[in-house]
Amino acid sequence: MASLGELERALMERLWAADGPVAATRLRDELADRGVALTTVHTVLTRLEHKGFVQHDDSRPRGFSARASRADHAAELMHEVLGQAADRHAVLARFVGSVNDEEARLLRELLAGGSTG
Amino acid sequence: MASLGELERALMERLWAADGPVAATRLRDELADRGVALTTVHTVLTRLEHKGFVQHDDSRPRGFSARASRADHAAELMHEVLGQAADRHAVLARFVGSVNDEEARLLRELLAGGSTG
DNA sequence: CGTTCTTTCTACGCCGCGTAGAAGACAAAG
DNA sequence: CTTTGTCTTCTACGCGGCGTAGAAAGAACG
Repeated sequence: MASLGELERALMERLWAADGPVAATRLRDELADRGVALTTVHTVLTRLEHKGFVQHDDSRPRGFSARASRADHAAELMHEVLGQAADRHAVLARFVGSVNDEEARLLRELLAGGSTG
Repeated sequence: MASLGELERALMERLWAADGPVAATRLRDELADRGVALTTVHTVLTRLEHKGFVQHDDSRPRGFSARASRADHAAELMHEVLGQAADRHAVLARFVGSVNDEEARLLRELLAGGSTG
């Protein structure tokens, strides 16, 4: 699993939060607290593209967007972790054993609803 | 989350698979295909201790062991990923939506059994 | 006490990531 | 069409993590 650095993650958060494609300049502005240069944003964006997390359209101020939603990404990560372990059942058991009540309830609902397919 | 390197992971796998504490020499022997030196094993083991994944007893050939089981570790990672996302419900929904039938069945059982406490 | 095994100290190179300047490509304005 | 300002790409550097291990220090055993 390709894990993300600080700035990479910050950019992904912005892209995930955004409605559609976002220009690099806007990302730089949104990360103004970090004081990063526009070229830095571009570099990191390019790296994220190489990693498959980001794509851009060919409009002139390039529109950058996340390939997967934040939820999809997190769910994928969870699957990677799960698949990486030899004993998936044991992992799931531990996982379920440590979710809080609300999450357990939600999981039950989700599992009840989606089981027929 | 402190992610593991190749050798770090290989060592953790051995420690997880082992029944009790393991000596560094044995770990080196088990990783003979890699041809790593004993000192390399020690260095990495020390780093893993600093990260909190490994501990050792004070017997003379030091006995190294994993602090958490493989399953616990994986479950912890899954929780970290889940907690890291703002919208946990969405993540769980995606996650549940993509588990295979067998895993779904297992999850249902686990949730049914452990919900009362 | 000396030999041998174990443990720790110190170090090096590579690569990923944050960082950005310089140069090239392109669009808007005149 | 040229100028000018912006956007994009190319190239590069430093730091820290990780794989790698030699050298030195410490402990056991004869």
